[in-house]
Amino acid sequence: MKEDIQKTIPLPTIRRMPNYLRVTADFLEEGKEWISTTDFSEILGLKPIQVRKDLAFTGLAGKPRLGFEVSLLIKAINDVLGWNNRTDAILVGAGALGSAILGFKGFAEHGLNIVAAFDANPALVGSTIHGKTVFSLDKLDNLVERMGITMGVITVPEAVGQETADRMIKAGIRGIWNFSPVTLRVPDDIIVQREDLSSGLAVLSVKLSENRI
Amino acid sequence: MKEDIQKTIPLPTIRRMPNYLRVTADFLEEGKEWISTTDFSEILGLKPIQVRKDLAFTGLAGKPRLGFEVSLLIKAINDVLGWNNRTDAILVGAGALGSAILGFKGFAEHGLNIVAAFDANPALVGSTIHGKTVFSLDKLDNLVERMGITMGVITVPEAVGQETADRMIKAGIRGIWNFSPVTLRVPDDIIVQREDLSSGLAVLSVKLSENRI
DNA sequence: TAGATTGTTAATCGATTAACAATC
DNA sequence: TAGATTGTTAATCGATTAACAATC
Repeated sequence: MKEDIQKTIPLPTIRRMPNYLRVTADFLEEGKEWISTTDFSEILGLKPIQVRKDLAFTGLAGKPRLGFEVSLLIKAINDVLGWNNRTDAILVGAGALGSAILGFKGFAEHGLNIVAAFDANPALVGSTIHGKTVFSLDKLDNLVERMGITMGVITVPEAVGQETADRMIKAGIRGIWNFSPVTLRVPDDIIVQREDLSSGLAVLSVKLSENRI
Repeated sequence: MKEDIQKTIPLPTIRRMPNYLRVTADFLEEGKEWISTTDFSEILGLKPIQVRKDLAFTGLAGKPRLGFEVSLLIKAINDVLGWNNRTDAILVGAGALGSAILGFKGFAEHGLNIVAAFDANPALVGSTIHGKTVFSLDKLDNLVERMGITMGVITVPEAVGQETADRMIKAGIRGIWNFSPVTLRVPDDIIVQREDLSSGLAVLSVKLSENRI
């Protein structure tokens, strides 16, 4: 373990990476060759020192006076995030939120390739949402296994969140992007990322009520 | 300022509050009268000490051996979050994500009342999504002002995120729930809460690639 | 009473921020 | 060269965790 000193990236840094990526991609589109900490800090409203600390984790060296080379930085950030490799995924729960996620074009740029959707509702089975076919739930295991899929997106109602996760894991899914408001109980080697809209609303509500007084 | 010692609630604590609320509401439904730190820690996968620290911010006193009184705790958490008061809101961008948000019934329980939706697309104007009418954008200012609405939800594409925020603020909106992947530039007294799906995907991607090796 | 659980005070950990020398 | 910007080392800040006395 001694040589494993290349400290692991802090979670907040990981969360900010997509923002750096987006800004840098905008610079590329505008034909700019260099981007500096100052640029990022102005556009993203962050302290320059924080940007420098974050970008250090890409392993890239900047040039004093110029900053970072746009094309190299894009590559480096994508490498850090693993977004240069395609990850196949399935989605379970083709309701309103599921449909919205199936429709995001941005995910494809981040290497996320949702190959199919599943839903318990027979009325949805067989339909196509944003180009993805909706399958019956009992087709899940076979498809996941056959295609070696490792990531699953859960957009089902709270009541069936856990059983959906169980089913995914049994089929071979290793990482779960959970949009249902449940804390999933999973084995240690399964990664769960929960998106919690209520948390965001809570923060907004508290800040708004603090501010109003 | 000296007497303002009642320390402000840490952001991570605020984010966890809705989880405590949900679990407690489940207990109420099951007819249980008491809920303890141990209960929370098992269901939510948190350390007991963290739960105790968090619940302290409700100002409620627990009873040794029993824990907290379910009905009182629900009330207390809702008070902390300001969810006992109704907040009227509008939503701009009635696309896939906007529709999904209009459809969530959970928000109403959190005091969030989306009264109307707006969209630039004439094809959507006049339609009804989950019971909310979609108006043309030029109706926004008048409606917000007339109804004294303070919260706005932004579910428009990245390119028009900033101008949507500008328009909301000019009309009188004080708090913005921003689902578009832009860092909004707003005056100091405006609260912005950004939901960033890319950040979540980034965390999941990194963890998954670390794990796979 | 015995013991589970609370609440408080102190210790630890990790992220942010500051300071400053190095460099193109 | 002068000065903007990088990268590194140290200081600060805030949240989590630990320890333990208080209590029903």
